[in-house]
Amino acid sequence: MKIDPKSTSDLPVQIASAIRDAIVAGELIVDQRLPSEAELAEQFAVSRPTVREALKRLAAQSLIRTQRGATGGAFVNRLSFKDAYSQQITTSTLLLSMNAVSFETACEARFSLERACAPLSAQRRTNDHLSAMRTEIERQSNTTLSDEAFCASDVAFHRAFVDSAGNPIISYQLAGAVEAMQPLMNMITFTARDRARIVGMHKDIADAVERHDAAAAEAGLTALEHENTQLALSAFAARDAARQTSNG
Amino acid sequence: MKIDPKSTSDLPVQIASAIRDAIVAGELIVDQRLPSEAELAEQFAVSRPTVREALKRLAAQSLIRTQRGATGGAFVNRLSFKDAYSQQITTSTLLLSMNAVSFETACEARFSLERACAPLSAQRRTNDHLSAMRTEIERQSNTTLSDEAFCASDVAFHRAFVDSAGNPIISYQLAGAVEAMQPLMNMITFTARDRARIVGMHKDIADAVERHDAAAAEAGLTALEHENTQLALSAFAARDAARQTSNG
DNA sequence: GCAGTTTTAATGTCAGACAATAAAAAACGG
DNA sequence: CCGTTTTTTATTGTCTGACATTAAAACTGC
Repeated sequence: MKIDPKSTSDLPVQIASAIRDAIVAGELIVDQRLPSEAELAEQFAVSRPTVREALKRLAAQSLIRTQRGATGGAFVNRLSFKDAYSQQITTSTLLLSMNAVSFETACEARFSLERACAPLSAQRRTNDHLSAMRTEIERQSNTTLSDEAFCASDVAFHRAFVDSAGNPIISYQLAGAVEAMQPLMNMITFTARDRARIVGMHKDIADAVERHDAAAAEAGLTALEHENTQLALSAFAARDAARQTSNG
Repeated sequence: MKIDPKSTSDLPVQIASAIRDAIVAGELIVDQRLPSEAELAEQFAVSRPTVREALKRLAAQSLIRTQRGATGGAFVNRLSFKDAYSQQITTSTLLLSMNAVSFETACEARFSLERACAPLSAQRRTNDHLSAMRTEIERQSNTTLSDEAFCASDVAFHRAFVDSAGNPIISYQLAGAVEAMQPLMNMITFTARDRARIVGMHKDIADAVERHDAAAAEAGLTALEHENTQLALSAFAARDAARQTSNG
C-alpha cells in the first residue's frame, strides 16, 4: 500500500485510493483493522489530518468504519445491502435531478428493468411478498391519502414486487431506479379517477404474480408505464401552460 | 441549513448530511458556491477541520468539488454519468465480493436486466453500436487472448449492447451489474471450445439486434446465461475437487 | 490599453494539544 | 480465588494556530 511520491496533488485522494484498491484487491479483508491514524501518517509520510481526510472519504462510501477507544481504529466494513441501497438511491436521485433526464427516459428505464423481474417474481413469489403488495394496494385505495403518501405507497408496492423476484442483486439495482422516480412522480397531481386506474393496474399485477403468470405481469407493467407517461405529459403540459400565462 | 445541537455525535456526518440534504432539496443548485470553510465553521459553530471533513465526505461522493485560489471554494457538482458509473461499479463489485453472493444469483441478475434491454436495443440500435459489438466479437475471436483480456472484451461487448438501448439511465444501472461480474468471470478458465461457443452466441445477439429481432436477442442472452452458469459450475467443481485432494 | 507584478482570499497541509471513549489492566473487597 | 470497581492506556474526535499553495483580481509602469 503505497502512494506515488512524484504526484504533487491531493494527498488525501491518493491515500484513499491506495487503501480502497487494497480493499477491492482483497489485501485488506472484512473486519480487519487498519493501522492507526498515526501509523498511517508515518507510513505515507504525511500528517494525521491528511490521513484522517483520506479515511473520512472512505467512511463516506461505507468502505470503513471507525471506533474510538483502546482497541479502536478503522476497520474494513462489510458493505451491507442496506448501505448499498441508500447510496444507490442518493446517486440515482441526484443523477436524475441534475442532468435534465426526461420523465420518459427515467420511466422507460424503470419499467424496462421492472419487467425483467416479472418472470422471476411469477415463479418465486411467496405469500409474504404477495401480502406486502396487497397491503400497499389497500393503502392506496384510501381516497383521503395525500399525493405524496400515494406516491410513497406506489414506490413501496413496486419495491415489494421487485423483492418478490427473490434476487437481492436485482433488488439493489432497482432500488435506485424505482426510488429515484419518486421526486418526479411527486410533481404529478392524481385525480380520483387516475388513482383508481393505477390501483386497478397494481391489482392486475399482483393477481398475475399470484397465479404465476409472468406474461400478464409484464403486460400490467407496460400498461402502468403507459399510464404514468400520459399522466406526466398532461401534468407537464398544464404546468407549462400556467407558466406561459403568468410570464407573458 | 442547520444541524441539531443536541445530537452529541459525529459532527462532520451531521454537517455533511445537512449540506447533502440542501443539495438534494434543490436549495443549493449546480455550480453554486458554498460558503468558505471559515464561514461554514462559524455557521455550524465548529472548527475548520470539522467542516473540512464534512466537505471531504461530500467530495468523495462527487457531490461537490473544491477549487483553490482567490475565487475558490466548494461548489455544488453536477453529478456526471461518468462519476455515477464508477461509483456504481465500485459499490456493486464490493457488494458481490463481500457478501458471498453466489455466481448464480449475480449471473441471474445480470442477464435478467440485460434482457430488459433487448426490445429497446432491437428498436434503436445505430450502426455505431453495432460496429462496437462487432469490434469486440472480432477481438474475442483472437485465440491468443489471455483469459483476462477475453473477459474484458466480453464486458465491453455487453456494455455496447446495453448502450445500444439508447437510454443512459439503463446504461448507468447496468454498468454495475455487468462490470461487477468481471472478477467472478475471471475465476473461470476458458477452453478454446468454450470461447468459440461464447463468441458464436455474441454473434447471434449482434445479428438479432441488427435485424431488429428482440425475441432472438433475448433468446441469445438466455443461452449465454445458461452457458456461463454451466462453465462456472464446472470451474467451481474443479476447484473444489483440487482443494479436496490437497487437503486430505 | 496591455503586460507584468503584487495583493488577496481561499483551500491544502502541518504541528501540537486536549477531550472523549472504550477496552484492558490493576486494585480492591468478599 | 473470584467478581467488582477503579485506573490506565491507546485511539479517535475536535480545536487552535500557523504556514504553504494557488489562482483570480487589483495594481503598476510603460
